[in-house]
Amino acid sequence: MISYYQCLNFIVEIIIVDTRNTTELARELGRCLIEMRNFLRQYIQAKIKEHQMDISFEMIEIMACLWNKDGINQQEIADIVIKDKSSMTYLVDNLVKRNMVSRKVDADDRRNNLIYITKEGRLLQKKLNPWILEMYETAASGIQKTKITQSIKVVKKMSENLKAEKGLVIIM
Amino acid sequence: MISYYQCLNFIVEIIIVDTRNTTELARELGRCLIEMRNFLRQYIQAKIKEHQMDISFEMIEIMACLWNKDGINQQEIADIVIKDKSSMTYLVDNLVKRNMVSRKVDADDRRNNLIYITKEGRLLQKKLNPWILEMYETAASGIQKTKITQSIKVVKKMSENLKAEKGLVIIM
DNA sequence: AATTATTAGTTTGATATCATACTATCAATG
DNA sequence: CATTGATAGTATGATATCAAACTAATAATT
Repeated sequence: MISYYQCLNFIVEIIIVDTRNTTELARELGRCLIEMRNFLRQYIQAKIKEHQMDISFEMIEIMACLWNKDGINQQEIADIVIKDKSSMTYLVDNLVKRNMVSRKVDADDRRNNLIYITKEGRLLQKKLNPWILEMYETAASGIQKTKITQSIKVVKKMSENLKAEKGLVIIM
Repeated sequence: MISYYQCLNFIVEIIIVDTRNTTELARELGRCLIEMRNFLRQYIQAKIKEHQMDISFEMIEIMACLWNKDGINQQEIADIVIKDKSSMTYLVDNLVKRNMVSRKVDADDRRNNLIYITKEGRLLQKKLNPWILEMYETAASGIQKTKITQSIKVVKKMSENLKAEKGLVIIM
């Protein structure tokens, strides 16, 4: 049960109104997003440098996909990390060179290159996972879960709005 | 005055709890950010292509800074668009080539290159501004102002958390 | 069964990004 | 006023990004 004061707190917070219009706010949110993304990248890159590891932030993004689900194809990875499939060719090439993953042609659909983590890739996971976790814990510290959830909803809604509009453009 | 039902609505929305932990939510927010950013870029790039204009999204970002405040130096622009200063050399070079801006050495501090919009740059502004506005209006449509404000707060807090941590790393 | 459309991946080329090292200028300190 | 430190910008090289054109394999349609 929520107390009267909690309720009041919520409402007060909601009532404090920004004088800028929605468009300006959307702009600022966009800018904040880039900034945060950069801090995330810098956070990991500092760790990479500190430990003198031969891997890039972008390659780690791909590894993180595979730690979650091994043996997916390049297009699936591209969709998750939101990059072009030709970037995948480039980055997976580099990961193969570093013995972090291996390409295997899918027997069921020979168009697919299934990407599997190697033993060395697993070692990397053991080393990196605590850092990534730590990074997100740092990022999220002192923020209520519900607020993050709300923010995700807002950003997703914006993406959907833009996606829908893009669809229209294609039709026209 | 907020009605009982409005109050209830706020609370209900806040109470719907995501089962994932904060860290996972922070991760998802990060991913959403990239996606939204990509849609913004694609939105503008579609317009550029449609009108066969010789300018990139990145250059437009810089122009948008100058439309807001003309005659700032390259470092100031870099801070606003959150890019390296060497990227500024590259992008401003390209804008100068296209006659959109001009570099002028600051008489008061000869280290500064002050960047001014040219007449052609003003024409571009007239053409592009409605699109950018339209884009953000599209993005923000159907979202309450207060929710965007809240999201900005969340993302800024995360950036601050990461910035503070980075500071520590430098000390150590 | 043949044709067409779709999908996964690669190649290539243009662009953008950033770290690093460098020059030039200004500021601060002794 | 000389030295040291900080700041703005540039040059360079390595990496990453994406669009477009392409090949190969599969799915859908006739």
